[in-house]
Amino acid sequence: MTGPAKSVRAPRPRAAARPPAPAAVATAVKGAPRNAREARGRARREAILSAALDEFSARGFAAARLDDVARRAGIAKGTIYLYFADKESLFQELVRAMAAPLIANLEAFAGDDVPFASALERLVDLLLREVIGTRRKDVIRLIIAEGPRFPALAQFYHREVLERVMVSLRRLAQRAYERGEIRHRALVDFPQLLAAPVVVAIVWNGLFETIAPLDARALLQGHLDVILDRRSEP
Amino acid sequence: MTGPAKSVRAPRPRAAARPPAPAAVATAVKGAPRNAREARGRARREAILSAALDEFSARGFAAARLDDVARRAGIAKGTIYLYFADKESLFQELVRAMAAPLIANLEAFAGDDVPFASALERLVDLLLREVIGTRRKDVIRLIIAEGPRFPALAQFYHREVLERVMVSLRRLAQRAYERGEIRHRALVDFPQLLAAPVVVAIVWNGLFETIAPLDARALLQGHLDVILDRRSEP
Amino acid sequence: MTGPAKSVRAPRPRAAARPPAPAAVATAVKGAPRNAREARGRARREAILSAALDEFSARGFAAARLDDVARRAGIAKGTIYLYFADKESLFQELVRAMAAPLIANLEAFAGDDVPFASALERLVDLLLREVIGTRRKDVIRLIIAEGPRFPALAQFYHREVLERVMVSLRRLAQRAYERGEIRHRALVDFPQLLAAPVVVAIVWNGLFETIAPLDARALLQGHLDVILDRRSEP
Amino acid sequence: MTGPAKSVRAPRPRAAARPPAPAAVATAVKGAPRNAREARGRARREAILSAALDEFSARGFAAARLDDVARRAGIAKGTIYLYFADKESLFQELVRAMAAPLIANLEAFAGDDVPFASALERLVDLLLREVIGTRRKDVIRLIIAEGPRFPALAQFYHREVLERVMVSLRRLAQRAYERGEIRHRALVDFPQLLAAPVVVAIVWNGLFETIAPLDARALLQGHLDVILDRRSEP
DNA sequence: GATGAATGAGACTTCATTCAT
DNA sequence: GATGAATGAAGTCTCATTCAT
Repeated sequence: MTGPAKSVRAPRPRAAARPPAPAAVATAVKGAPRNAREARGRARREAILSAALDEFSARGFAAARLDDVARRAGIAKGTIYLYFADKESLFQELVRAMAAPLIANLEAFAGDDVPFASALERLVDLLLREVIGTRRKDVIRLIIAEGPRFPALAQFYHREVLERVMVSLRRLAQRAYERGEIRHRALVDFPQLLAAPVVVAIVWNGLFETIAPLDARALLQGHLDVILDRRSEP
Repeated sequence: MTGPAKSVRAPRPRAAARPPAPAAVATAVKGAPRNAREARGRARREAILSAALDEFSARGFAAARLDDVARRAGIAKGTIYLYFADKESLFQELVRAMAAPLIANLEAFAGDDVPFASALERLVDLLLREVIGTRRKDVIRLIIAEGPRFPALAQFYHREVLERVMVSLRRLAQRAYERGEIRHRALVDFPQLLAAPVVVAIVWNGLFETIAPLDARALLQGHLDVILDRRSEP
Repeated sequence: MTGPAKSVRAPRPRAAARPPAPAAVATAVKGAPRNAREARGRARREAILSAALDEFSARGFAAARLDDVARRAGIAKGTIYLYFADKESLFQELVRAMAAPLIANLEAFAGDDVPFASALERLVDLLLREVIGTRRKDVIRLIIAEGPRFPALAQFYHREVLERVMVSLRRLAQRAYERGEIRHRALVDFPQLLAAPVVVAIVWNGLFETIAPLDARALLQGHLDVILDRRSEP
Repeated sequence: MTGPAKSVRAPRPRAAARPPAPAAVATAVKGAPRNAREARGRARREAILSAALDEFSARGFAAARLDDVARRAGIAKGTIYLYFADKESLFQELVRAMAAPLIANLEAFAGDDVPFASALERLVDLLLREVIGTRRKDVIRLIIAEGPRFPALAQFYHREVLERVMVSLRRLAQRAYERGEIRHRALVDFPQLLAAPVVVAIVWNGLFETIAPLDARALLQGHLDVILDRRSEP
């Protein structure tokens, strides 16, 4: 009499439950009450996304239960459907929402004209602070784990995040090569080599954190030693 | 993800993956017939594992259906349970079975006394041929994706595979450092840095193979350029 | 007998039969709506228990299908699981629920100071009216049939029902013996002898009602003749 | 490609897997080898029935597994089908086989002309020795528990066993009444009253043997005290 | 005759999704 | 808007029965 469950395996496009962003501008129109309602709505949405990240990270997409997401967010199960069209939308919007603030800052770090070593040091800092040290690493884990089942999401992530990151890294490497700071073009052709240890750190600790944790900072510093061919103290 | 009911029965031991190996000697006694049955059993088991790898890779553990595994293996649903206790066991034994032949060869490659560059070249060849070019890469993807939900499996993989790989890589790097082939200890402290691009290649192509494939061979060669600080042609 | 699969999830507490009773007081606060929902819930629960009694009686625990229980209760299969953790819980709670109202009245009948014959006549009436004439006899049949597979249930029934019945019957017999209404202590030592024909009536009619029905009332009256050593009309 | 499972709930008549009894006469025809083969067959059949009684008693008809029956009988699962048409036939033949030797002796005990008290004492002895003290009590338990689902079996048991027992008990009671050994006709009208404590003992110990065992001998002796209105020692 | 691997219908349980309140 | 009871499709696992060896 009500309705059956949509299967995990036949993803169908759904109407986004809600316009991508309620636009802060509109809030001024009807003043406080409207504002309050919207603020409440945004907070709920955040709460759901946050809870969803926890649950999806802990169990994976298929095994995560919206019941648990709701409980963790402190709302009723049905409420999720006021904010997201379905489980899959929730997942995809989660990834997009976490990526959004990152995208804004992406092109920045390769812009200025500092020595390669300094740029890399700052990059490592940034990655440790903004990715590995935050829930963003969990999003990356999720994308790695679930991406193959969500081609649209993978494509989005590639286009909106990785492609831009690659462009910036490539520009960085290009300048370093031109200046003679590095002697090979490998990092220009494959900026992924610059980021590889970050992936390793995230994947490794996702699997082995409890049995053999990997010190991400030390790993990344070691990586810089290799790239910059720094001599170790004897 | 779902599963059958709590039974009234007293729990009894399950089809524990089958006795390790009925000893080739005994088979000679009664000859072919016994052998044939055993061979058939082994073949079935292989077929199930192969089908399972396909399905688990395509959908992930939770979303894969044993029905599909059976169909792909050309057997009936129930037959799976003659060879594996349940879905989880099938998954874990799949990973273990794929890891087994690898484990034997692991310590070999770091043994002899060749120049670092040659050793790395051979290592790259080995990885391309034996991992990235085979279904083993799919197993690694599976471990990365599902490992967090299967701590026992992650632990197994760490202990039986990665730990040994790390030891070998570390020995390699250690010798290279002592001979002055590299100037830094980073690769000794973090052999993961040597393997990082392999992880990246597997993860990247798992996600983006159709939209932006990454040439694993070129990537690994570039990585050697970086590590060995080779000069690029101008 | 069958049942779902061992899940990846961490096991979580189940729908533990529902909080004992939300306290009638609290319902007054928010009035009708809350009351209505609760009433509906209670009614559903009753309907499920009633349907379950029918199905378990007709087929036995193992062969009864929850599908049929649901259909008979006029609900969907899944709804059962909102009220009971699983098939076994449903069965056990069914027995407990049917026993509960009886337990309250159990100690009463042996309390007052009437002649043994009158007490027995009243007891016979009570048993015919409240047990043999109701579905309670079906519950007793179920316990006899399935009890050996549900030790916890058997224990519960012994402790909460039979033990109390036995105590009351023994007190009755004890008084009768002291007053000289009976000449032997057998009924004091084995109050089961007083109740034996009830068991026989239930078991007999459970098996042979259609081919050789046993008149329970006449049987019990005959039993009184024996116990009280009444002379038959010639 | 092979065959599905027959449901518990749509019992259909099957060809008896084998003529009721292999007739000892025929064995003489071909001499020893034939004899040996037949003996072996009979032994197998016995072993299966014995194992089946154990399993059916322990789990009930529906939950018992032929796999376990086979294992317990020391044979392969398929072998059961050489001796019995299906699970249901096995169950029914089990009950019939256990009843058979009893049936032969049933009319005997009421035949001779002894005092009622002596006849009852002998009857009690017989029941303790031949029923309660043997696996026959388990068969009775099985009939009580499963009979409602096997009308043909219930009918058989009523006709072949209980009806005859009732006739004999009634004759006994009739004579006792005529001789003035008892003053009431209740036992003539309801011979079940004579047997009631046996049923109680079997049912009670089936349920509560571990938590509150009932001394069957003492119970039956007490019953005689009641029936014969014997005075207890003060 | 005996075996036991294989089959596949069937039953329990889960959970995404809906909708009356 | 929010709730959470209800739905029912879907998936795992079991086991009676068959049949090639």
